Amino acid sequence: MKMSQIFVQTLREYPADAEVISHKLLVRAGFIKKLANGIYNYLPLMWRVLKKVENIVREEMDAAGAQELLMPFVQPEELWQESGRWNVYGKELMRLKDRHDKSMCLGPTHEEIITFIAREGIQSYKQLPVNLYQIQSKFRDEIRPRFGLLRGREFIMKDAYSFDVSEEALDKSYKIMAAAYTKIFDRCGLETKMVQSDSGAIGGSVSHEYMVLTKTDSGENDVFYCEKCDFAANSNHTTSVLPPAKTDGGFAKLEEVSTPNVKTIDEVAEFLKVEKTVICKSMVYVADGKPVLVLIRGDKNIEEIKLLNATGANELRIACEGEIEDLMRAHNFNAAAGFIGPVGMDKVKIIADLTVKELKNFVAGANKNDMHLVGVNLSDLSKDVVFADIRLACVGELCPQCQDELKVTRGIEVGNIFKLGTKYSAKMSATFAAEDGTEKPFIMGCYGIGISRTAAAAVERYHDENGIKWPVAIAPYHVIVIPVNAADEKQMSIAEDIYKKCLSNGLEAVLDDRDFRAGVKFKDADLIGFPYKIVVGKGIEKGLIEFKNRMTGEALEIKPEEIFDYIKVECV
RNA sequence: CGGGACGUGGCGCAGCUUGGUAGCGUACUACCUUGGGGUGGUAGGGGUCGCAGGUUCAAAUCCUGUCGUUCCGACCA
Repeated sequence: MKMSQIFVQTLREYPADAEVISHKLLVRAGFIKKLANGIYNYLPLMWRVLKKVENIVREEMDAAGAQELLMPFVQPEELWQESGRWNVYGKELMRLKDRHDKSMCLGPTHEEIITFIAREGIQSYKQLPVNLYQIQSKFRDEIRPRFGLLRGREFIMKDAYSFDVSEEALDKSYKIMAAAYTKIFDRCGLETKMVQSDSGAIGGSVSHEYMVLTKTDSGENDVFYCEKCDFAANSNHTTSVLPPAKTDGGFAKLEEVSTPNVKTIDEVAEFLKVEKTVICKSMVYVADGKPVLVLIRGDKNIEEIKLLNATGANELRIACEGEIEDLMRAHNFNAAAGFIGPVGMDKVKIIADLTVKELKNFVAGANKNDMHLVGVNLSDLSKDVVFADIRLACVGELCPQCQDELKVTRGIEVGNIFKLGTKYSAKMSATFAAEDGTEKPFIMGCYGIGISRTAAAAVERYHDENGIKWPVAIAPYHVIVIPVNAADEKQMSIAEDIYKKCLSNGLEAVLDDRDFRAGVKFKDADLIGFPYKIVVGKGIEKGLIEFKNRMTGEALEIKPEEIFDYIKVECV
């Protein structure tokens, strides 16, 4: 392809509305163009990248024995009623009506549809196992889309679904997918970590996420890992072991103390001269519309996903001021946030983190403004407390497997695998005849890869101040040939010659034939991120051209016929 | 959901306080110049100033509403 003919416009400046580097660079280098909030056009360069990621995914899925199909993007309400998710999925599910007023939705994921397909198409255990997948646009009406392709509303995803006769067979399918995923991201040139995770709205028992470790602070997830053993988990699923701490407040008896305008844990600890570890932090949440009092040791924080699971609710948020007032009024208390405590709260569900179990003679809000209680014990509460692990792990805590110190890093989730079990097959009556003649629901697994997010994660991971550094396997083109001086006939003709040789050697090459100064062409080449750059300049008088590797920075002067010794491209 | 900020050629912005011919940089077109990291110059084309009302002789500018974009937030960070 000639550079002058590629449909692309690079910008001199970053777009004003972009925050993360992958978003800024993809817009500035002319890969994407926003159409609406969280909805992007994939321009020709981007589409080439996405097709490469797709092809790697497709090849490895096929090699793992999965079969590709394509399901509809618009789905009928009925199936979602069957699975029970129509009323559970919330506003992220984009609902719409057709001309006959029939209720439909845009597919955010396809468990319902694939279960329908299996129900219709699989009658016998002899047809199992089977793994079906598709690569398609998904739509999730995110509360707050941002970060460009990293969290769009419309995005491209590969989703696969396995059907097995038993849990043991599912284990096998799951392991095959795990191995395929490792291979896929390897081939994309991305280092990933497989981590334990929460299974969220998709449901199921076991799940793992594949995280690209960005080596910077970008990425939406915190990943805790252990260098000594193989432990790694998303922060929303990390159970850590706490180092010893003082948990006895030492207050001899239960009494109220005046704490004027002392609200936060830090202020309380400072005012009463106690460790934060002997204060019980009390927060009011609203789970599916009902208030819940949540307790945790003062030096620790709530992990809301864990809390959500502990409540069994679908939706969880922290209470607003008015809701707190209502709750306090119901108990004939008058206290604002900062002075709330568990003593006397008998008309509300109380969920406490496991750290609270250890507390003795501790400090808590008195449910009166400007007052706290000291010397509180759990036996002073008038209502039973539900204990659960709802704590956000943090650095300094210990690995649950080997007690070594946990480390944390930021990661971008590019893939996940779930064991679904019979969650969908049971509800949707998707069964097969087992070997013993009985009807059994399918044992299912599901496996996703964010295609567009993977591409964005690659930019997030590999870039410098001049632009993108695409891994060769997913770069839009492999090599760009730049004649320094477009007016120099010798340079031009040799550049063209090299370009043609690249093409006939199976390389995806671009010739920068534009009548621009060298600097402009170099800047664009770096910005767009061609992995290999061949420069034909004055050196040609001595029979030499320049070769640069964008990823490694390697730069050499070589003879034109030597370039193929340096360009390593997989599956040419 | 709540709060703030911003909507002016493709992109980045000024102008608004104090109402009076719509500007700058970049990108684009043509010509000249230059030719190893976004050359320099001349001449052009492109915007009903998000939209709708209102005030006024006159509105990008003041007022009201609305839509969009964006950041932040929930006694934790």
